[in-house]
Amino acid sequence: MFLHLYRQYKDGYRMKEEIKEEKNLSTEEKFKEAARIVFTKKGYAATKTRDIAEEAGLNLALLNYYFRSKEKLFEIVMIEKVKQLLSFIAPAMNNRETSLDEKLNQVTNSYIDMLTKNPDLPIFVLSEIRSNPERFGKLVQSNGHLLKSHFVQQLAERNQEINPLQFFLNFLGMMVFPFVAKPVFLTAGPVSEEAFAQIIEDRKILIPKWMKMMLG
Amino acid sequence: MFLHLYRQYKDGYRMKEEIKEEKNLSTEEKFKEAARIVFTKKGYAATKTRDIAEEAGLNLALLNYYFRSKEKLFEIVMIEKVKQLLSFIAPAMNNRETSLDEKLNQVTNSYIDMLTKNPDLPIFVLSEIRSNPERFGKLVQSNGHLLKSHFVQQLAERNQEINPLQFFLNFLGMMVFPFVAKPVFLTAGPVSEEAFAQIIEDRKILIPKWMKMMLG
DNA sequence: TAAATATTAAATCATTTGATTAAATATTTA
DNA sequence: TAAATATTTAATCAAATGATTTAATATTTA
Repeated sequence: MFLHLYRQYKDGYRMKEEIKEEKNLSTEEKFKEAARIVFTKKGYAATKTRDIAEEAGLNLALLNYYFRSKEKLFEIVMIEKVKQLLSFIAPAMNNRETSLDEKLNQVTNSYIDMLTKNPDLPIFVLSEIRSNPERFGKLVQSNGHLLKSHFVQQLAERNQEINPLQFFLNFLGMMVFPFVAKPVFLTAGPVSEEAFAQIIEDRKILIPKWMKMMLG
Repeated sequence: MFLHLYRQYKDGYRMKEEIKEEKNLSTEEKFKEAARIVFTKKGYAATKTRDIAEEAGLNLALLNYYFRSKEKLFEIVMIEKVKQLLSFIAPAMNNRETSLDEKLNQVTNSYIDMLTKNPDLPIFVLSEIRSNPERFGKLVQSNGHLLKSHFVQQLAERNQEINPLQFFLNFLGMMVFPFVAKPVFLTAGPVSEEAFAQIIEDRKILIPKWMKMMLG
């Protein structure tokens, strides 16, 4: 039972896995990828393990054989997703080689690119945290270091009056909010998928401009 | 069966209901209020009808007797919530008596007040729409009229260069995003409930200021 | 090739959950 | 007060769903 758990200790297995990954994906990774897709789209509660197995093209028994439970698999995916959403920015924000303006340009560009590839990511993470905050006490690393980043130092030098948290809320909100609100605009509003894509593309230039305006 | 459905046609009932509402709430309203609370906090899929009945202090059989199904009750609540989130702004935006700056001040104040009283509202509506967009084709009224509001006319007069949709995304995002991101800041970040409340309070003044800066 | 491991298929379990029913009791109405 | 209506209680249903088991088959490893 749970033979796959030994793989990390047995050379033969590891080799096999590496070979597999060159061609297609390992079974474990197939499940994870399927879980990312289904969990992200429907949320934890609305996701059926059978959906994940089907999406993976594998069998339900094997999912439990590999991950023990829906909950365990979910946590694996969730840790990844939280990291992707929150930790993505930190390195650029702490780059001591770039100016404040350069940071704004770079972060906006790369973060919006990431969100364009993962449009459901923010609403997924945020709504799962809301519907079950306890679970994330352990999962989520303290994010306070952003408020001590090189970026914040530069911000203080540029304009003493600005509360860094307020600035972050604006900066993140400008990037993230359109993706969170996207379903509303597409369902209820007069905005097409293409128009939305253009709006987002334009914001790569506009957001840094606006943020600089707010710096006074 | 479903005797309560006749109430709208029978005078005796209507009278009884009015009397009840003076004292406490009608049974139907107790269920709705409980449903608002539980659905908003946990989302549709994670909500059990038994939770709603318990929250209402009433019994499960009666819930189905009144609303037929979980789905029906949910739709009733959801229509309210969507309206609250989206239609709240429209009147102020179409007020022909106020200037652009006055509109920004007023809307920011009243909308943030509403969100403070309903902090889970945005994430609830947005995540439900995402996880089941089909359902909202019928529910959500076309929201395009905001883009033809008096506000947008004034915007065009003030600054031709600004895309109204981009401006709305910023304006709404600045107000809504902090509430959407709140669980993250409280769970992962170094922000207390009180600090968050102060941040929000400050934004009532700050957001109009920032929006005006962006007007150039 | 033989042994070890991985995967499938199918049946089954136990629990949860939305929904229903029937009978008893409480409350309101006329 | 008698009839109509509302609510509770408790049992039950049927379907969905997470999880497990077992036996058969496929694949990999040594």
